[in-house]
Amino acid sequence: MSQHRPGSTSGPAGAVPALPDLPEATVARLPEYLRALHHCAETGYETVSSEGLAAAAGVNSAKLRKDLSHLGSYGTRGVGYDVALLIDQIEYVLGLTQRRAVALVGVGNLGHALAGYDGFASRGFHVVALFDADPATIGERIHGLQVRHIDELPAVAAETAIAIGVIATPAAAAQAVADQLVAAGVTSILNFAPCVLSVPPNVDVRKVDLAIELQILSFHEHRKSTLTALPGGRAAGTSGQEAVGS
Amino acid sequence: MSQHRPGSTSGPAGAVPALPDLPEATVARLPEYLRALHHCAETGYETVSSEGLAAAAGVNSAKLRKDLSHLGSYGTRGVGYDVALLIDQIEYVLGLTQRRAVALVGVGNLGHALAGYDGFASRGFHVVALFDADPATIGERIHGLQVRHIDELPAVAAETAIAIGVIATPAAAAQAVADQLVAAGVTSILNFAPCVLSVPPNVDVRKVDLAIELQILSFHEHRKSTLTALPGGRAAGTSGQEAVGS
DNA sequence: CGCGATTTGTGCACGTCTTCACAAGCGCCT
DNA sequence: AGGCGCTTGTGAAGACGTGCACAAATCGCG
Repeated sequence: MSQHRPGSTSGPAGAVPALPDLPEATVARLPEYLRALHHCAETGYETVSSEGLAAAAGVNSAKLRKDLSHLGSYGTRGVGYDVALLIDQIEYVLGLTQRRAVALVGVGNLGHALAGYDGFASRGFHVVALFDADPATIGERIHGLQVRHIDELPAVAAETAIAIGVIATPAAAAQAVADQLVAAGVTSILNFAPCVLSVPPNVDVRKVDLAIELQILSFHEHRKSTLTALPGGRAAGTSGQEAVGS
Repeated sequence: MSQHRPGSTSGPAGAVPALPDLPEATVARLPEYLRALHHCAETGYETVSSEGLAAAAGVNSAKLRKDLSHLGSYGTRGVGYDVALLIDQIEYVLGLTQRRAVALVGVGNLGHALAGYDGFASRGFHVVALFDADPATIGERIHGLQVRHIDELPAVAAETAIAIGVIATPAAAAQAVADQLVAAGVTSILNFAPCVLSVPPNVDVRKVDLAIELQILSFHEHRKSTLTALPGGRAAGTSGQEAVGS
């Protein structure tokens, strides 16, 4: 609570804001903690216990403590965690202190929605450009942004550093788009197309497939219906819901 | 190839289509295998090796074999897997042989897109009803479906068994909607709202938070930028991209 | 000033998932 | 018919993630 300098996690004197080597599972949960923390802050809390925060984030309190301990000691024994301090710390680790530019490729059904999705802007992401290959959509204005042809991507990337590329095209076009994004220097891609992308080792790809989620639910539904007996069968806990990233 | 009866996985004579106890990680990958298999079938392949299928699905071949072995022995040593047979088998296990009705709540930006998402229909899911609470949207016709008020949910559920409920509302409304879905008998929920839902133990909830995916990418981007040295640093493999469900 | 209530941080054990490596089985060719 | 190459299925080991349980630390109060 006394020293407020962020990033003094692993360095001996905290001089270098060296990022600790976080387990992937922890990274996937940090955004959830962050959301819960913001909720706490809006509700007026100044400190939260691991128990309280864990409940708000839908996880085990021990897991939450272990996750946060990887960032360093930002809690006070007997009191809890300083909400504002922890928000700063997590935002720093996640790299949210700098606003990141997002380019969205494919303004079909899904792309349209993503272009105007409030959740992006409110978390520090800024959609700076929309692209498509269909001439019919070029020039269309969506949520204040004009759709450009995909071939203009290098030009746009040259003047604005694109941190993340979002692919919302049909599967058939996704690989070509990914190649163009990589060529333009993009090293992080969020792929909504139902296909596997081949990218260089230094490029990170995360995939979101809405149909897959439904199929997983379908499996459990199928199981429930075939195992009509034993009502105490294993299922998701009261507040325990499987996160997407796990 | 001789016996085609699906579900003869664990029962002694295959009489009961008892579902094997699949590891959750395996279940999350089956849809991806299914998609790859459909792609193989369309390309004309009759059989695939684990190596080939693994490459198409973006996973390790050993992992794929172990996953499939949980379903039973549907491969032929020295040859590979019969594509059509494996498709049938996975679709059966995932419960995709029966068309499942999906109800979508919240026809805002995202809900609009989901209502018309082709990927749902092509995988055997059928959006049968749209709901919202905003009077301005009631009656609107989206992709051939009329938006009804959320209070009509019980009536709709009474005449059409809803297998899966999709929540695409703002976070503030999500819990109330979830309660209404549960009350209407829905036992599987796909939640796009950025919040934790409390549901009874027999209800499965899967959460998809688009902003979280961006934040995870942001973390890796942040790491890459701070660790500008050591170009051989750990990153995603050439075709190894972190699946969402993992 | 000391004590008890409270909460963090973490060592340890357990379960799950992944990966390697190889035996078993299958088809094809000679 | 026999052998050879190829591929599946699986045992075992290692890596990873989870949860318990408790020591260490801090605050408040008498």
